[in-house]
Amino acid sequence: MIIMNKILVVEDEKAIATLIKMNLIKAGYQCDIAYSGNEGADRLSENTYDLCLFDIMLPEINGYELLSYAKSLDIPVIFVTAKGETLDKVKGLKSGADDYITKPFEVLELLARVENVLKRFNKTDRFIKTSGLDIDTVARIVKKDGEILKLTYKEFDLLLLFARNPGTALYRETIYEHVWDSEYMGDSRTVDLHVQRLRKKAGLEKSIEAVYKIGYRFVPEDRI
Amino acid sequence: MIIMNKILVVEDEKAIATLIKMNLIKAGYQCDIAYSGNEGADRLSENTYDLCLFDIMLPEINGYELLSYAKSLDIPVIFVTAKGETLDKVKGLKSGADDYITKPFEVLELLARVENVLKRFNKTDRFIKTSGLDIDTVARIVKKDGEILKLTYKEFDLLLLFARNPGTALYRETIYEHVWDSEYMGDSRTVDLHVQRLRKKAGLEKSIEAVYKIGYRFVPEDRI
DNA sequence: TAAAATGGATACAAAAATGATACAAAAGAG
DNA sequence: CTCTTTTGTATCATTTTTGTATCCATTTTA
Repeated sequence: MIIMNKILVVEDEKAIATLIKMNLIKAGYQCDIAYSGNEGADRLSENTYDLCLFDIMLPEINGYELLSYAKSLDIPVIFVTAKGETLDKVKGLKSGADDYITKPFEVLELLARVENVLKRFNKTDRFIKTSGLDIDTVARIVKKDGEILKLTYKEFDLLLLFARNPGTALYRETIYEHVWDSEYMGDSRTVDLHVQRLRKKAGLEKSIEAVYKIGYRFVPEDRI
Repeated sequence: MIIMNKILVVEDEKAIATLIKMNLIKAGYQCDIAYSGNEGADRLSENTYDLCLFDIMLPEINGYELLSYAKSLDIPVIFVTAKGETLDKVKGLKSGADDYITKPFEVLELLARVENVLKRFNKTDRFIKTSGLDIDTVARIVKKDGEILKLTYKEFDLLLLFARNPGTALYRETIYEHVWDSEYMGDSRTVDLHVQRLRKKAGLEKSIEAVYKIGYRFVPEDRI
């Protein structure tokens, strides 16, 4: 099952947009183009992307506004700026972009940055970094400040479920069915107890919040 | 209440039923299984579903009969057919199914078809932007000016009802039955109180207006 | 314009849900 | 088989949510 990362490029200069798209596709990504801020916002609301590349100077909605929208969806953003726009560059990073690249750019540099940001946001599978934890999903090892945490089987699966669904309100039923792999019988406190244990062991007291009447939601500390 | 899309799977082969359910849950849907046509019909009458997946060859009541029942409830249907049943396939589509998929199938294909049909029937709307609010119906998070609002369970469901029915005068009775999921006993002020609380918390004093003797109407303030 | 009806505001109490703790059962290691 | 670790249940304390009662302001209607 091949999962390609999906990237949205918002850039009003067609030549550059096409150049970027071609190279991204060649490198194995899926890629959509939008030629204006408005179009970009539409795409964002219609699809799920793993990464966005935004020009700052855009017709209608500008790059900064798109940025905050993308961030609200928890999608990393790389700004693509024209050479002179140094002021914008600073502003861009300050305003929360995850990287930037100046036009004209080397294709290889672009790809390297793309790959880097995707990795940082663990949009690639094996390693997940979140809330101060380093999770190796294959080795089933979790590190905090370089120290290995002794998580039990269930605790690890639970953590993984949370890490892979940040920001989502997970129903007790959903949690139970994922981690225990069997049907949920309404009233048990089992899920709650395991959440409490995980919180304590992994120092996630603040990151895993209870959603009253529903279950729990994982909000990574690096992004509150 | 209105949260995740809810899907009913009617399939007598337990292994396949479980496989489908697991993958649907993983993809963020709620999912019930019925192992016979009769059971399927029961579920349909007891619950509200956004989509049905039916095997055609079922014990007791067959897929076609279920189909017409589901259609009478305005629920889209995808048929899951065994490979040989081409005749059935045609018959299935002609008889009004919204899509079909043949066993054995790729999980990704299944999910794509599910998503597609839900979209076609407007059953998906994870993100809603209205009156200066950003609602994430899956995470159950509401933001105003980037700040997360602390809404309770009922408040959130109430907001969702309003957001999905802008401009409509909603009867107290309707509101009660949607949000409380039980019958409305004439005189209570419960709905009013919750509307007041929601107005205050979400700054919707002007957007949610009382409709004398009827209930309330949500009139989004156009901005953003 | 005044009485009646209806919605808004506030306070408070009941109910429900989650956190914490202790302990028992089950599974695994030596 | 015994000891340790993991997992689950029961219980109590705390917090959050929800609903009722009450009083006040506003709108309708006669």
